[in-house]
Order: sequence, then C-alpha cells, then structure tokens
Amino acid sequence: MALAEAILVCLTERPMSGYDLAKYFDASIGFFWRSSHQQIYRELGKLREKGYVSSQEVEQDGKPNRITHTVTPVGRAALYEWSKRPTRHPSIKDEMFVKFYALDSIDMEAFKAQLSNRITLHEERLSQYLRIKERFYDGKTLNLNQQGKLIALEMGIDGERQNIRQIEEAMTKVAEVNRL
Amino acid sequence: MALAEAILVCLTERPMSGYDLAKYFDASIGFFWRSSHQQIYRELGKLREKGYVSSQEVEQDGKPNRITHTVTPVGRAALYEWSKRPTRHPSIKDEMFVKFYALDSIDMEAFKAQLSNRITLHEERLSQYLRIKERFYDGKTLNLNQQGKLIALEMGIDGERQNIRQIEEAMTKVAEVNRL
DNA sequence: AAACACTATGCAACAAATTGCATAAGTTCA
DNA sequence: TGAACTTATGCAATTTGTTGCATAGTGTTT
Repeated sequence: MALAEAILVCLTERPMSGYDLAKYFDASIGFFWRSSHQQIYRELGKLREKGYVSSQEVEQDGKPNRITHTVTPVGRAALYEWSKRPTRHPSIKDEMFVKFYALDSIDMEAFKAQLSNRITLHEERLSQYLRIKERFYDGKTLNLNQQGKLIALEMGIDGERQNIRQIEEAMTKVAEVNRL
Repeated sequence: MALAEAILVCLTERPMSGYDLAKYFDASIGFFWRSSHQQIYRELGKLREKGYVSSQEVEQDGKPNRITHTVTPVGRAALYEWSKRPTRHPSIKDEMFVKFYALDSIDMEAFKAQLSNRITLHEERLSQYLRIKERFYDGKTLNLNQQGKLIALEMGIDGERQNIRQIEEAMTKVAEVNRL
C-alpha cells in the first residue's frame, strides 16, 4: 500500500499534522495518489504503531492544539526498502470506457454531455498544474527532490493535454457514428 | 459502482457463466475496468438478488456444470438509468509518481529498472491491443456496439503509446538529474 | 445575533477490493 | 503415474476506500 509511503514522503520534507497532510494531498501529491483526511488520520495511527513516525502535540493559542508527525529513522529505512520493491501498476477503472462498451444500450445524448464534462475537468486540472509549475518551478534552481516533483508535474501536464485531445477525438467519432 | 454495470454490459452481448465473464474481463472489458473472478462471482450474486440477471444451470458432460446468467428487462432498464448518471472520474493512484516525489529518498538504480519494466508492460499492452484491432475490427463492417468498443480500443492504443513515450522522457530526465 | 467558513481531529458504518484458500473433475504431457 | 494445466465455482479474512457524523474553538460576514 502506497498511502503509508506517500505520507512518509510528505513528512520527510517537513513534520506535519494530519490537517496539513490533508491539505498537501489536495494541492500536490494527491494529484497522483488521492486520499481523504479520514484515511490519512487512520493511516497516521498505523504508522505511529509501527514506529515509522513519532507524534508531538503542539499548543496553539486561539486555534485547537495540533499533533505534528515526524518520520523516524525506522520510517526512513522502511521508505527506502519500499522504493526497491517493484512499482505496482495502477489498476485501471474508468466508467467512461464501460459506457463506450455499451454504446447501443445507453442514453447517447446524456453520454455526450458527460464527455464534455470530462474535458472541462481535464482543462481545469491542466491549468492548475500549469499555475503550479509557473509559480514554484519555472526559472528556479531546483534540488533533487524538487526536480523529481517537477518531472511528475510535467507528466501530469502532458497527460492532461492528451486526455483532452483524446476525449475530443472520441466525441467526434461518437458524433459520426450517431449521424448514421 | 460500475462493476455491476460492466457485467451487465457483457451479458447484454450474450449470456455467460462467471468463468466466461472472468475470461472476458481478462481479454476485453477488463482493459478499462479490472476485476478478479472472486469479485465477479460475488457481484453476480448481488445482481441475481436484485433481479437484474436470471441464472440457469447448464449440464455439461465431462466438465463441471456451469451456471449461465442472462440480463433481465429490469437489468436492462437499470443499465440505461445508470448511463444517464454522471460518469465518475477515475481516482488516480500510481506508486510511480510517489517515487518521483521522493527522488532524494529512494534507491535510484532500482527505480530506473522499475521504469524500464513499466515501459515493457505498456509495450505488451499496446501490441495486445493492436492484435485485437487487426483481428476483430480492421476492414470489417461494424454495428453500433462494435464501433463503441473500437473507439475505446483506439483510446487504449493511443494511451499506451503515450505512456511509453512519457516514461521514456521521464527516464531521460532522471538520467540527467542523476549525472549531476 | 445568527450564519457560515476555517482550523483540527477523529469514530463508525459501510462498500469495494485484494489475498489466500478450497473443491472437484477433466485433459495433456513427460 | 504423477505433475501441471484448464474448467468451474465460491468462501473467508483482511485491507482499503467512502460517506456521514461529531466535536470544538476562532474569525468573518450579513
């Protein structure tokens, strides 16, 4: 399971609370490994049990106390061991393709609208990624960690562009099929 | 949940046993919605309970009896209703990107080998898709259902080509970063 | 003053997916 | 004759993911 490792990767950068992690997932690593705050808190409990992270309660005035988590040397070692194990291939699950498989049994007009929505989603993601690239990476001197993230981000940008083009093409084909 | 619907889509084509479905998933619709035979059998039970499929035991000589499943009119209606509901966006979960996020904490040589493996996987998928296209679609007159599947297959082919190119590019970048 | 958004954490219930195991008969190959 | 593979079905345990809810204080808007 890579949620544990994704969390360790984040905490390697700096100690964070569950809340911080949830936000970081939403804005960064979660582009490639989605997770909800509930899952993150549960996983943090497991990581603490295994001794991969240590937790410190920090008092704040005004706001509720926060619990920050730090990777332990054991956690770092576990992360390194994990990196040597084969990378699992993501299991593909996309309803859209199931609908393509049933073109003669579905509401075609509704489906076309859904494809448009998809394009909008990918356009939004694309511009989000581009904003991040411009803001945090363009024209900066980058260390190894940042260069890795930039590679991932550029793969994301490229992927979203292709998604948009691919769905547009598919829509054209559907329209042709539909006209006959 | 689209496993139920993916099964209904398959059974719309022709009645099948759980075993048939498992094979069909491995060779066709499973390219876009992965599933194991255990999951399929369990889901078939649920579909039967809901009245979306009816099941018939068929005797065979030599081989064990098989239970074939047929979509009922209620099942067809449910499939049509599902097609009108929004298509869920696939949730991205890919360990590979998590490793890119931790380029300074991983075994880089091992990771490079893993990237090579990925390319091999995508090449295998690509040639599998191309074989299927050539064998079942090229130069044939296609009905609406087959045209839908062809669109999906062509998206798969395009996607795999891009995956290969993308990972190759990423490997070049990693090698550059590594040299410094 | 009430309503709403933000910070911060987490439990509980449920749904879905994975992993491992089990059964049972037939066929194929060395 | 035994090993391996194919056909055919499924249970059980565990892990992972989703949904809904709960708490509690602060700041901001209406």
